[in-house]
Amino acid sequence: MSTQEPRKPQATLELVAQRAGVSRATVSRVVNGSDRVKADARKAVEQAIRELNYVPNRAARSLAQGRTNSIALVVPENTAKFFADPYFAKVVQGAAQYVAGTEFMLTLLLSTESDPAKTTRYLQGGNVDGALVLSHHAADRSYADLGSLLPMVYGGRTMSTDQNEIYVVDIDNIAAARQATEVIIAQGRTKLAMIAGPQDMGAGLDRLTGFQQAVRNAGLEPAAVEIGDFTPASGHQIMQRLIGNNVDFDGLFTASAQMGFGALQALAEAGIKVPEDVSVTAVDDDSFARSSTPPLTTIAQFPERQGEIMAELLIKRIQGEQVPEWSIMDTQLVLRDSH
Amino acid sequence: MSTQEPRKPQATLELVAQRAGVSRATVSRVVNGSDRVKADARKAVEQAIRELNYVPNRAARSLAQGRTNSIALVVPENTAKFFADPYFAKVVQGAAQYVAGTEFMLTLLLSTESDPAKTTRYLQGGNVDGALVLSHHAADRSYADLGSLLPMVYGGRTMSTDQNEIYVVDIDNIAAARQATEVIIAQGRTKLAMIAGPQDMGAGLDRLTGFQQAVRNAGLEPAAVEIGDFTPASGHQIMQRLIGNNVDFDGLFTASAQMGFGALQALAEAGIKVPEDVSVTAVDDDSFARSSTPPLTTIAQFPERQGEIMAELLIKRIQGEQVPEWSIMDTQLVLRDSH
DNA sequence: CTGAAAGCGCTTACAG
DNA sequence: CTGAAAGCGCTTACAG
Repeated sequence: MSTQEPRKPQATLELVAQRAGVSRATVSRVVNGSDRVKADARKAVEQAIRELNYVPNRAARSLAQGRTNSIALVVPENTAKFFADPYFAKVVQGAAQYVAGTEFMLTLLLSTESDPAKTTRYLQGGNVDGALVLSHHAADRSYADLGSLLPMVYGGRTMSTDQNEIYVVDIDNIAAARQATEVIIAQGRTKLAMIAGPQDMGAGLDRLTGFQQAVRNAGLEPAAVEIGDFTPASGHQIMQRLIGNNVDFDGLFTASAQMGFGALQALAEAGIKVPEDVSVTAVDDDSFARSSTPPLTTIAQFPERQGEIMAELLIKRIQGEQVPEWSIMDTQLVLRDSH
Repeated sequence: MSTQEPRKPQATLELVAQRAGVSRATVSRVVNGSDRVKADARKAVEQAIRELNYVPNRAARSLAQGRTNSIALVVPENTAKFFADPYFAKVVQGAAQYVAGTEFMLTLLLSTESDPAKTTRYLQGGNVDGALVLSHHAADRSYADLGSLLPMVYGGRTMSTDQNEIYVVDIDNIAAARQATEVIIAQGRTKLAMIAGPQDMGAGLDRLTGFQQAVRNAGLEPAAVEIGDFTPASGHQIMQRLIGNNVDFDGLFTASAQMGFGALQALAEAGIKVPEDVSVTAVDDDSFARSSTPPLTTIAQFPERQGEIMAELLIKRIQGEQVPEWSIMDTQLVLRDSH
């Protein structure tokens, strides 16, 4: 046990003003980079700030200015899932990097399922000037009404029926899925199965739609469609089930590389050869795509860039600029060994 | 392009007071759960809050109370490293879980190398009531003086020469390394190499010390000691170098499972059998330890629990409670196939 | 149990 | 270029 040392009081504007022999208004002007301050007053203030190690109190500043200079990145997933999915890491990285070059701070909010209302209150309580929302599930109504109170930008199309304008940065998931499926069809395969993503998310729905379009365009019917949750475990399990049920297929499209990774493992365990027996493609060009056996042919999206754009759009909106509601990013077909 | 819709103004205490027909003081009391409010006044206020969807402004509250009800978790690593290391994920998870059960919010701060001063200013600017600091490098002096301004709790011993009281949650790294090394020695191995961690961190230094102690206690001398950075890549590279230099060893202790994972790959590539030719152990019982070939015998620390304890101690300190400066957590030897 | 009033530490027209 | 003063939205003794 130790004794509680007294907390050193933080220097205030007032103290700086006294030491510099000017008014608080002048100190405030120096701190905020106004040019309407004479050189010697500025010098005195700057020295006083240094001597007192003064840092402006954010709460006071926020209250006076009506802005906080910080934005939130909300991930409505639990912590375990957040860390397991390389997609999140990349988006955070991109956003963090962009924000680092601005006057804003990025606050990462993992809204645990335990109390989503806490996050909503935080957002509504004037802690941030705007919010980035990732991985939005339709059932999650938490943010539906926030759009009218706070600028927001979504990563991935929301399924919200919200009346407000919704700003989204996304890829064309339908086209991406169509393209990945066509790679399989081009191999001459005719019995195509899909392991789809959650159907309460735009990305989950749209990738299924794209698969169906490609299959039908080729005059075929899907051999099987199963719904997973984007994780390797779900891909593995679903593939085991398909094999166990003797489903007949020679092509497989998975809505995420993570699920593809799991499915590939299950195929290998069953002695089914890829791509000889089954041609496989997926969406996401992440570490799972690269480290699977064989490496996956995928549609690359660029989540780091997505995070960057999201942050850029949000900050522009906060500053009153007009930005497009929809930003659709390009994707890229990456040919590896699984197709 | 879209038109900028007008932002709906957030309801204020004042508005709630008017609608409920009471003073602002009474509204404040209801919001803060004071019991000195008559039932009917309370009812009226609660209804007004509901109707106006009122959420207290945090900045104003912070300013008035002198506290923010939020704490920061600072990780002085870049985003890529943060996401690559399962240790961080677990600590965050533990801390987030503990904080979720309190009135506090957890803010995750990835202090990019780009501008560490920004983080310091944030911490000093009254944004949070306290800070958790992870993975502290000796060279990083950013937080040295913050301890007198803000309650802080470190994850892992700091090498700071700071005069303030320092609160740390850690394992006994020396004992852990000694124990892991003794497992190898018990196999009758006499030529022990170590891949150590960064020597500017407590965990890096102490695990090397423990290794040396165990080796000397057995009347031996280390066969080789190389310094890595805890990542799989560094373990892989160092092991390639040892093999390339024909270093003669029959035992290997790595300061992290990640480095052990990489070293095991390099050993396999060189056709060296584990544990037949080389007996290997490591610290950290994470996904790398479990998925390496063969699975690693390790000393498990419990980072999730560490995060929990860190958060608990910090919040207690904020609330003025006395807590011990040092919290040393137990570890556990996990026997797998590599020793 | 309740309200009037001061105060938290800033910013920002306004006047000079 | 500079300062006095009002105001941001809360909380909290103080008085009743």
